[in-house]
Amino acid sequence: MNTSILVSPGRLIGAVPMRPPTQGQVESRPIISFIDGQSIYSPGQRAGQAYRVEFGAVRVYRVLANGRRQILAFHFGGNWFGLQNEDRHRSTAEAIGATGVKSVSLQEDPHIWQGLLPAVLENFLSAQEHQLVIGRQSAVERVAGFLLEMSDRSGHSHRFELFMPRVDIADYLGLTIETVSRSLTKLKKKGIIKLHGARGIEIVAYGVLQKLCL
Amino acid sequence: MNTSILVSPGRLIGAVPMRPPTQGQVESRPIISFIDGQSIYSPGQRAGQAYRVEFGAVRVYRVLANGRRQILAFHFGGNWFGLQNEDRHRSTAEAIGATGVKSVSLQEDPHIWQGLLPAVLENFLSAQEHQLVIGRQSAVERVAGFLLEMSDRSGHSHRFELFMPRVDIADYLGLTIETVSRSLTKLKKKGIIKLHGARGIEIVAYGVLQKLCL
DNA sequence: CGGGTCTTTGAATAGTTTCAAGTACAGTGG
DNA sequence: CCACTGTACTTGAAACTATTCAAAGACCCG
Repeated sequence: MNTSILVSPGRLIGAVPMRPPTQGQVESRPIISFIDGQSIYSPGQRAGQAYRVEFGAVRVYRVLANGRRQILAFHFGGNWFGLQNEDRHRSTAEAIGATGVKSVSLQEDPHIWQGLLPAVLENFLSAQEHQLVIGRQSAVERVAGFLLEMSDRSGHSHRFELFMPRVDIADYLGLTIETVSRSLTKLKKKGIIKLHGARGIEIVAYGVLQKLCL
Repeated sequence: MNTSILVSPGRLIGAVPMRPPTQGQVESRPIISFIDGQSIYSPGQRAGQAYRVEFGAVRVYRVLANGRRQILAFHFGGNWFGLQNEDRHRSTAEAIGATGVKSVSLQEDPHIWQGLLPAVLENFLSAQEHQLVIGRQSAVERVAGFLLEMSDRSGHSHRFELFMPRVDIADYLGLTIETVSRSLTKLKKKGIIKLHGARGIEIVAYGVLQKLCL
């Protein structure tokens, strides 16, 4: 039995004990299905559920008063999201493509939090890494890093399909769709990547891409 | 007895149970003192301690290969930091001015994590809020928001002293010191704030400042 | 094969950074 | 008490990067 399903493959668990099995309480749950763009939760809605992606993908974002959107995170199979300490959501979670999630109630069984701690810490770490990206990297560096991230999360494949449209990438990286497109074109012209249609990405020079995003 | 010391004043605790008192285990600890600029932990160092600021302030940051720095968070009295799931630190934590912290070991007593969960969730929420700031706000908006944040954390005072130099503000907001300076000048010329020396800030038009950062 | 959406490309603009001085401030020693 | 010195901060001008606005091109689905 694999008790480390709570964390992404390849990530070490250091100080955090993995004792209490959230496992059983989650696996027995039904999968809730969502269609592309359907919202899983919205701002103002009561929180109190934690969600795990079973298939498909999820974007979590917030929108400023003037309409500018920032995608805080993408979540894929196995990732937990929706974990928070306030009683109402501030962000929106939406399905990207056909998506299935399982959820557990946090109120019913407060014990569940223990098993979710590694997931919270992982979300936290991702948020910090992303601060570095959007705070201190250029457009090409951000896009390069994004492709590597997507490659990793597609099982370290050199050839993969992006789940999301350009506008999602832009709002995740703090750029515009035009800048994302231009950055991809630059990487393509340098022979570092190849584009197969709008969503298909092939990483030709993995090492160069890694050097690019520092 | 106040069991909500783990969270900043004014923040609601929703779904998270506050049961296990990390409290007693922390209060009995000695205060460790640091001088200005002294590092509390550095990248590569073994993690396994959680820290709480007793007095002074702490900056947590990461540096990219090319030397660009991003301050991930500032921590003031009562704030917890250093919480993570990996066994080695990736970031640096440094004292800003004379600073005292208490620390608890996470390995010795894994139970401690339960009491720290609200702190982790709060750090996570702050990181998300900050993504929005550096991803989607202009320079003046960022600085305006920063001043409000510092005002809040100084007990909602309209007149307060900044703990940190411009370079820290810049690296926190993903800007340069010149842009921070120019933004402050703009706010000053509009009569929204007054500057008293380099560190003293007086918010004249609180409402206007709030509208500015959306 | 057609229609609508998503993506790319181009040109002009706006905002931030970079480089370079100049100014204010705190601490030190005369 | 005041000049001196180093650091921190502000200001200006030029360069650069990303955005905005506009249009053309590619792709997907029925």
